[in-house]
Amino acid sequence: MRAARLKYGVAFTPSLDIACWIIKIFGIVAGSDTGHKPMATSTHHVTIADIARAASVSVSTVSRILNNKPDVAEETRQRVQTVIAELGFTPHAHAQRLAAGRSRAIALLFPDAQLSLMREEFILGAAKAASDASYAFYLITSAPSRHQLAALCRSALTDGIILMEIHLRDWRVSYLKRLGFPFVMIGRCANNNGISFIDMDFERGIAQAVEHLVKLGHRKIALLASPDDVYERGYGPAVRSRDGYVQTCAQLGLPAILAPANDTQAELAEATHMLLDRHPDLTAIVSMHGDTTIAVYRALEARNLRIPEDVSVIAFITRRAAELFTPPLAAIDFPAYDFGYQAGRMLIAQLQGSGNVEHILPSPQLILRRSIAPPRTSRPNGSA
Amino acid sequence: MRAARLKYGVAFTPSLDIACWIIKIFGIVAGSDTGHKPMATSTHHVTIADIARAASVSVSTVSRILNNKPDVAEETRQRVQTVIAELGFTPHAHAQRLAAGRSRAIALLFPDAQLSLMREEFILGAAKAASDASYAFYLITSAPSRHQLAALCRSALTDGIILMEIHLRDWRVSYLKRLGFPFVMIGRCANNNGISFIDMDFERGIAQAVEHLVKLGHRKIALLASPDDVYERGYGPAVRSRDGYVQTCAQLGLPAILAPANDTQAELAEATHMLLDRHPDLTAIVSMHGDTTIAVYRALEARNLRIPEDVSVIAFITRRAAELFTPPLAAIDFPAYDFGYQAGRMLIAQLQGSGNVEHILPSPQLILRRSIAPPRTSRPNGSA
DNA sequence: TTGAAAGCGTTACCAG
DNA sequence: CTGGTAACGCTTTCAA
Repeated sequence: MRAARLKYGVAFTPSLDIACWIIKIFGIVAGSDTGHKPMATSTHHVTIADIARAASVSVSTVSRILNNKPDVAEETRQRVQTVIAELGFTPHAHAQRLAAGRSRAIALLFPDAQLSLMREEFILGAAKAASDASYAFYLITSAPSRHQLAALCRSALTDGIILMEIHLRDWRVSYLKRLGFPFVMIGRCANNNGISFIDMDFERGIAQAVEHLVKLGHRKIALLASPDDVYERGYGPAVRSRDGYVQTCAQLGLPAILAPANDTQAELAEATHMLLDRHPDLTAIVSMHGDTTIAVYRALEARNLRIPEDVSVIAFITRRAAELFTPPLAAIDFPAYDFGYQAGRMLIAQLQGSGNVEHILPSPQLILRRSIAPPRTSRPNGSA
Repeated sequence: MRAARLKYGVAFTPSLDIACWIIKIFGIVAGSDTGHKPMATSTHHVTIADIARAASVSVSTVSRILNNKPDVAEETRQRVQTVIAELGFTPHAHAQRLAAGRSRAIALLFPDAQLSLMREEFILGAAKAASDASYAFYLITSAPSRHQLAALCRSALTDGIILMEIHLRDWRVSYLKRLGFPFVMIGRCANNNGISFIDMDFERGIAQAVEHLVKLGHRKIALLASPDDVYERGYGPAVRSRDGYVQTCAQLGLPAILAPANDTQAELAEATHMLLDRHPDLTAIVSMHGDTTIAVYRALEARNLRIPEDVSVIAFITRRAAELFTPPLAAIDFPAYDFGYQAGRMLIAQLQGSGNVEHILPSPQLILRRSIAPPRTSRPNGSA
């Protein structure tokens, strides 16, 4: 039955970055075929004018009712509401937005479509916040060149923007601020005057992690950090966690052992090996990286080092991902969904005119899972 | 400095479903404060009329140029383009959409905001497809009641919809079809006449997995499936993988061992234990579930059964998630990002009038990772 | 090749 | 309390 309709056989499509697929395309001679009638694409959108006519009132009155304005006779309201329900009216989004001058939409600028199991939660959180407030939610994944950002603002597609992957000095931030276009950040700049944000407190998070490890008896604790160019660019999380680490080590009289790596499994594995070559007496690793930290597990396994008996590991990561690790990965918890939600909520509050600027910096939560333990006293150079 | 600006101290907010946070809110007296000038919210949107005036042509001409219509003198086009560049014009999205009658936007209806590490990839894929075609991308996470779906269609917010989590008989599908509103599916119904979809071939996927395990020597292979109510509702993936499994077992003369469980760690763990209680001679488990399959790992670990030496495990899962498992989880690969991308691409093609209906059912790919191996011949009741 | 003008479906102001 | 009517910024005939 289905086979009979095969029009042209087997085509080849280079799939994105994964395997190649066999694609069967079933052609349908337009309008012919079994099944449902050609279907007159339900063409006439029921408009406010239709309602007005049917209810024998003016369009202004209908509009007032739709917008819950006070000055309408209760009796009229009833009658019109009935008609609306009967005819099944929904305002035309674009007409409404054009006339009203507001979109009732927010957008999340998602830097790149690179998968991470982590930042995806930002999306769902922000989308939920939008839907809770009856706002539409745009996800924008194209690279935001200066020109495109300008176009986005001018297009009036959205009333406000959520920015993420913030750098200490971020051109997008300066630009939007100068323009007076509403936005909030997931992350923060060096100077956040007048801008709402929610951010992970990387300094304190790292400090807490290191302090906890020290309490367990560790003295040689390394940070899997970022390459120099990331610091030079002033990427907030990188700079702040490095600073927090260096400072905590200084305070506690520990050596600061930094290993640079980009957020890929290959680089993390290499960095881990280098770390262990240079510091065979290492007993703990703190990772700035999220689910990529699996590469650390693999590297340790390759060297026959056990987690946590030989080396403890802790990272910034979401709950969902941390629990897939074996042993489960201890974490400075990254509640990304909540971050997204709060960002959305703040932005909408701002759009609705609550003049308050919010700076949300939740205190980091350590989640102790089985990847950390006291160091083995029996190891060479182990802690006292 | 920052401390000096603290207005009201420490507030309490019940965060979504995670811990409670300390939220510091810095109030700002509106308009005062250091930093940037009050900023005259760049109020006047540069319109097509402005361009027309500046270039001494009519708005129609400008419009034609913007839409790349052929009938414009090259000299005029140049001049107007220059003015556009100088004045920094971007069309007002809503005005354009209202007048043109098309949104150049697609929407993904994402059933619920429940996290899964898996279906998130659909989002990014679809968003990428949209952005590649210069379409805007809406993510809609609110539950789509019949009423809301109708409203969405009527609102003209979007030109088309991507549906997911499809049931064999799906009211949303019938509704949209009847309405003639453009849509595509990630998943498929029992009858897909005239509707484009991309779907995982669950039957074949399961068949391949079982066949492979049999080739390795397994004879007792269980399927971690879904509870009865899921089948009763006709949830496609559940029904199809069960059918594929039962049929393959029948063909190969194997016993069909089904264990029902919803997609939660608790239920999967329980199901696994029950399975092993009843079938101590089990040597392999196929899981319909994605990253939740970690619960199977934990249950096996709790019983001191090793993967893959004692029990092999394979599941439908994305690459990214599978590799976080230890040992890495063998999979019927679920290229969710690609699915999302293809769905977006198909929908846009459909909107742009390529009359073709596409049915994409990629042949499933087995990815052999370390969670499967031949059964131990030494186990009691092991295969011959 | 160009311009004038009529919508697109709302909102919002201003009279009555 | 209600009804005209002018925007909102763009597209699209229809004439010139």
